[in-house]
Amino acid sequence: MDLSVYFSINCILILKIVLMEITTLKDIASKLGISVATVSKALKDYPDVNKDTKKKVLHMANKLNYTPNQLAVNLRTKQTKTIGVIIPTTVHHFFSKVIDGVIAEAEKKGYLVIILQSDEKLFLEKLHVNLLIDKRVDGILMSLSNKTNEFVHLKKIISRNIPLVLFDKVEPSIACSKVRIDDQKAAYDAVSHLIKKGYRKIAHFRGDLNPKISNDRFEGYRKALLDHQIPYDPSLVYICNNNKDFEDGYQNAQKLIKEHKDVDAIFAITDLVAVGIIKYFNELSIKIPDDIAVVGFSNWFMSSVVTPTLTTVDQPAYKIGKTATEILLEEIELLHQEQPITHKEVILPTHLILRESS
Amino acid sequence: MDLSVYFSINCILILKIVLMEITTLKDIASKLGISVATVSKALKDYPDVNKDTKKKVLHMANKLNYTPNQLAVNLRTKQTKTIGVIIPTTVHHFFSKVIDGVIAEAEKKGYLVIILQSDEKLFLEKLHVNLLIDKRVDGILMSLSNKTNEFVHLKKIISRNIPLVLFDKVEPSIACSKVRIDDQKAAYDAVSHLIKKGYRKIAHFRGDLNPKISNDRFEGYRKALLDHQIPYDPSLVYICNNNKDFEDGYQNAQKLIKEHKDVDAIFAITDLVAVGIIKYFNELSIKIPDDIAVVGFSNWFMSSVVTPTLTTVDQPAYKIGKTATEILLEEIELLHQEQPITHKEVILPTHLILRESS
DNA sequence: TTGTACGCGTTATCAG
DNA sequence: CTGATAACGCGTACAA
Repeated sequence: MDLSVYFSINCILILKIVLMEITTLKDIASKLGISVATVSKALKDYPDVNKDTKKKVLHMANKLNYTPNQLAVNLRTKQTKTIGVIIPTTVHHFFSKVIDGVIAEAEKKGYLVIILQSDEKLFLEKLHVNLLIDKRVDGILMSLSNKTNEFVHLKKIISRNIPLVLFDKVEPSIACSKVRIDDQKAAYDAVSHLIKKGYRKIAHFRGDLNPKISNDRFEGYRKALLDHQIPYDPSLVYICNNNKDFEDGYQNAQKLIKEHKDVDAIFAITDLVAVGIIKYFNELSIKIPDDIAVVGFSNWFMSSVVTPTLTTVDQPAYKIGKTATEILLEEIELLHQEQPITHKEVILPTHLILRESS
Repeated sequence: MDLSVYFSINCILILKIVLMEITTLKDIASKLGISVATVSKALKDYPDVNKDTKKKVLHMANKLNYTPNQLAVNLRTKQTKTIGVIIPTTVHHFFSKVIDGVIAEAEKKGYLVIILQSDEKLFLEKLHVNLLIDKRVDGILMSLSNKTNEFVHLKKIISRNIPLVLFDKVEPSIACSKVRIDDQKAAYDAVSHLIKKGYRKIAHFRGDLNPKISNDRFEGYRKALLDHQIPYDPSLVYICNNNKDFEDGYQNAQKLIKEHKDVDAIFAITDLVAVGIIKYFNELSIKIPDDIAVVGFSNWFMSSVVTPTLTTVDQPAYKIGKTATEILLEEIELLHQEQPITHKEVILPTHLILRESS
C-alpha cells in the first residue's frame, strides 16, 4: 500500500473527530434559554432588546463561532449578494483584467462573483443566462459574444427585473446600462497618428463583420483616412475571423506583403493580431517601423515587451470592470429600495500609447 | 433633458408592464387544484404519481415557465451546487487558463464557480475562506499565496467538512487532495537540457524564498548541476521578489552581466522573468542563445511570440484546473453520499518546449 | 423587552 | 396514487 494513501486515510479518521458543528440561531437560543427571535434581533442590533441579553447573545455567538446561514438569509431576503458575469473567455488579458475590476468592486460591497464563459457561442450565452436567473443572482454583467445576433435572452433578464449591465461588447437596442469605450474614436486616433507620422498607404486588419466593436474600429479607420484626404482602398482591409488572432495577423501579413508591396503601415484590430504581424515581419527582416509601421489595440502586457514594442490603444480594462460593477450594484440597491432606475451609458476614455513600432 | 436619459426612463415604464411573475410550485398546484407535494413529485419524476397528473403538471409548468427556486432548493438540500476558487490573481496567463479548466469542468457537472483573489496576501486569503464558508459553497479550490505561512484557515475548511483541493501552490502538511506538477523535476529537466547543449556557467533567477514552488525549482536547478559535475555557485542565483516578474528579470539581467561576464545561460523561474531578460539582452544586442541562452517556465502564450522565441517548461494549466475540479466534485459527491473520502495527490507531467532561445 | 407565529419555496415522510 | 405536514434557518409583524 502506498504510504501517501495510507496517510490520507489516516487523516480522514482524525478529521471525523475534530469536525466542527455548525451553530444556528436555535443553538444559541437554547443554550441561553431564550427565543430564537430575540437572538436574531440581538445579533442584528435591534433597538428593542435588553443590553444584558444582547451582551450574552453576542458572547455566546462568538463562543460558538456563529455565522448566519446565508442560504436561509437568501431565501428570506430574496437576495443572494451574488452577481453573475458572462464573458467570451477568461483566457484573455483584457477580460482577465475586467474580471479583476469586477471582483475587486463587488467584494468591496460584499458581493460574490460567479463567472461563466460563452466561448463566443450564442447558445452557451443563452444557457448561462438561464443558469444565472435560476441561481437568483442579484444582477448580471455581460460582454456579448461575437456571434450574438439575437437578444431574447437579454430581454428575459430584464423582464425578470434583474439588473443587467452590458460592457465592452454592447447591444445598443437593449434597455440597460452600458459601459464601453468609443471604439470608433480610438481607431480614428490611432490611424490619424499614423497619418501624422507620414504614413500614407495604411492597411487595416479588421475583425469579424458582425460585432459592433469591429465595425466601429473599421469606421474609425475609414473616417481617419477620408478626413486626411487619403482615399479608402477596400483591398487594404483584411478580415481576421479565425478566432486565432495571432495566426490571423501572421497569415494576413503574409498575404498583404504579396498583394501590396508598397504598404507602409498597418492598423490591427487587436494587439494579438499586431504581434502576429510583427512576428512575420521579424522573420522576413522587414523593419518596423522603417519599412512598415504597426499599431495595435488594447495595450496587452505583451505589447510592451515584444520587439519592437508596440504602439497601441490603451483600453482601461480594470476600470471597465469596476465601473460596470459599480453601476450594477447601484441598480441592485435601488431596486431593493423600490426606487426608480435610470440607465446609464458610460464611455470610458482611451489613450494611444506611443512605442517603437510607429 | 438628455434624450438617452429620457429613453431610458421610458423603458423602465414599459418594463414594469412586461414584468414576468416568477412561478412557484404553489402557483402550479393552485392552478391545477392539486397539492404542492404532488406537483413537486411530478416534476421530479417520482414513480408514485399518476401519468395523467404528471402530464398536466409538466404542461402547466412549461406554460408558466417554471424553474425551481434554487435558494429554496439549497436550503432544503444543504447543497449550493457552487464551488469557490481562491487564487492569487486572475490577471495571469497561467491562472486564467486554470480558471478556464475549472469553469468548464464545473459547468459540465452543473456547478457554478465563485472566484476570489488573494492578491498574494494572507489576510485576504483568510477573509475569502470565511466568505466562502459562510456562503456554504460545496467545495473549495485554492492555490496558496506566496505569503501564506500558516494554515489555520485551511484547517477550518477541513474541520467544517468542506472538501478542499489545493493546486499549483500546495501545502504538503494539509490533509486534502492536491494537484500539481513536479517543479523540481521540471527544473531539473530544463537545466539538464542546457547542460547537454554545452552550456556550463548557468545562472538561476529564482523566486521568493518562502514558496515551496520556488524552492523546488531551485533544488531542481542545483541537482541538475551537481549530477552533471558542475559545481553549484550561489553567486549565480538571483532572487526575484518584487512581484514584478518582468522587471525583476530585466534588472537582474543587468546585475548578472556586470557581476558575471562569462555566464552562458540563465534558467528563469517564470516566462515573465525570462522575457525581461530577453528584453534587456535585445537592447544590449547580446545574442540569444549564442552569447547567452535563456530558458523560462510556464509556456505562457507570450513565450511563443517573443523574439527569439523562448524555450520553456509547459505547465498544463487547463488540465490542472480541470483535474482539481474533477477531484473536488468527486469528493463533494462522496461526502453527499456519506461515503469515505480518500485524498489524492495528482502530479501532472510537464514538457520542455524547445525554441530558439536555447 | 421578549416571545409567538408565520412565511420564504422546496423536499421528504407518512398516513390516507 | 395523493396530500397533509414538518423541516431547512432566518427575519419580522404583532401579541404578550
